Amino acid sequence: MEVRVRYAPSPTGNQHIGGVRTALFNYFFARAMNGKFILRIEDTDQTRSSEESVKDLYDTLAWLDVEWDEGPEKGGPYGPYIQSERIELYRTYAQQLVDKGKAYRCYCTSERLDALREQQIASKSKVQGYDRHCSHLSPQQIEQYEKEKRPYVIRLKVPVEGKTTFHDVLMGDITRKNKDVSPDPILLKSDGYPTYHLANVIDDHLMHITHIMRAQEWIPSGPLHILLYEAFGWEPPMYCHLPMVMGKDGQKLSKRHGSTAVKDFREKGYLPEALMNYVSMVGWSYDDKTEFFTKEQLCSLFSLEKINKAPGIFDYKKLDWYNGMYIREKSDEQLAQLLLPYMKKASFIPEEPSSEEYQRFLSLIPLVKERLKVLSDVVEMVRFLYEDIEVDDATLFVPKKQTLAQTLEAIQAAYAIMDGREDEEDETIEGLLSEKAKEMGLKVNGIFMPIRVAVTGSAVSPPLFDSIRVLGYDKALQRIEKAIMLIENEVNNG
RNA sequence: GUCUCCAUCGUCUAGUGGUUAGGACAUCGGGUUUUCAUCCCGGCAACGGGGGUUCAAUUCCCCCUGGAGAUGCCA
Repeated sequence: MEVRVRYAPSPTGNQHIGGVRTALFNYFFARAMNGKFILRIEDTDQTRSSEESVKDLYDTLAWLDVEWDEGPEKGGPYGPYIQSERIELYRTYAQQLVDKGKAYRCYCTSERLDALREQQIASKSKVQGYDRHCSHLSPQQIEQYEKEKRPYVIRLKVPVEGKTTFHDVLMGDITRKNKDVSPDPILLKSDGYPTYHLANVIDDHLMHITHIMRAQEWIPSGPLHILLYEAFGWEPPMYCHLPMVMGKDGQKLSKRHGSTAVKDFREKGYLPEALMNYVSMVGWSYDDKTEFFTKEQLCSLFSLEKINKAPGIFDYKKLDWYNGMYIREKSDEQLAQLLLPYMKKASFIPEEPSSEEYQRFLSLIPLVKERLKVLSDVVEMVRFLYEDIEVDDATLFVPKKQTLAQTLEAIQAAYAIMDGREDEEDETIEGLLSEKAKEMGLKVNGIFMPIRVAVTGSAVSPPLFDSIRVLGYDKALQRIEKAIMLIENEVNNG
């Protein structure tokens, strides 16, 4: 039988790490099994669903280069794949359950339910949830309510006796006593929309889903879903509950742990292949040594057996490492293209760069490539090449174990050497500078550091002479001159 | 509170009824380097506790502990 899996997010916010991991595992599994990957949008929460969220979903999957075989925009034999377009279907099936005596209309108001819940909590009652009040309404009462056109919801009749078991590929059999299943969950809301449970079960059945791969937070509702399949008289699919992705503190990953929206990672300059690779490694592994996987490899190597059961903590540092590794694998041209948007956004490069501007930019790629963790790092790294630098504290020029006076001498000597040597080889100039340093009884750094700070504005920078060349030799000399004046001033005043 | 699930270095993980328990990130130290980074070398670091089963348990079983999730007209 053909494997059919789905990713079924609800568009109530931006795609986050956890969701994407679920999407990816489903996708990889489908590809590895030569099956179908289906996308379904579960927008049954009218108040929280939004168009932007749907757009973010599409953007995210496109960015990751994950294509669905059936779903919105693309269609398929079991559409529509957007739940808000299937409302009638859910109503019909819900009514079917009522007709079969498996479900019933409940006319309780939210006020009554709230009061009930409050009272249960206050009295520390062992009984949780709905009291099944409307399941034993008399026909007269029902008739009365209907006549009043009282709004109602449809609730599933959960058996009080017995227990329900479902099989999980990873976890094995999971059993829950029916009395512990949240009593009589709502299937159809008073606005006529289905709840997750109803729509999800109906669609998975109608779309011939074979394996439900979703996060472990759904385990508790597994038995409920089985009960629903039984009520309909349908065969439930296979289950595979994926370990959750946690934050540093072991709690469910959320905004307070840092960025969780894929969009944020994308904007900061994480590469899709790095994010995909890393995210795939939390909760799954191939062997004891392989850590780099292309999408294609994941699509062929992925297997359920290698999925871990324990939840995993999302490690931003390891993601950074992956990203740096992937950045360094790019060619200069590729990286330039990836970096360009950040350069433009910082106004370092115009929207329509001239050939010289582009060439100049291209020439600095080697200077930053092995220093970038995320693409956006480039902005601060090359700022000194595109904007005037501000150094107002003379002590910043002074290397460790060196005095201000020595530093002044050093940089003056450096200026003297560099002035007029624009056309000579960098190696030659560097040689002269280090000789000079030794002559003055300084470490080589004692002369290079002041130059570096003068030219780049920072003690940490890309390679010095490469930077000077990209900046322009003259301009570098001017900056050195300016630095000399600043240090002189400080020496005289201090 | 109740129910369910989970448990190897700080983190992600490999692994086995008998191993010096392996790798990676992080971290620490060293080397290369005019800074930073890259790169190379090395160190620290784990089977939660208690009972069983067994000649032998990190591995199998039970209990405890710890953690997580669920208990919504949200998904």
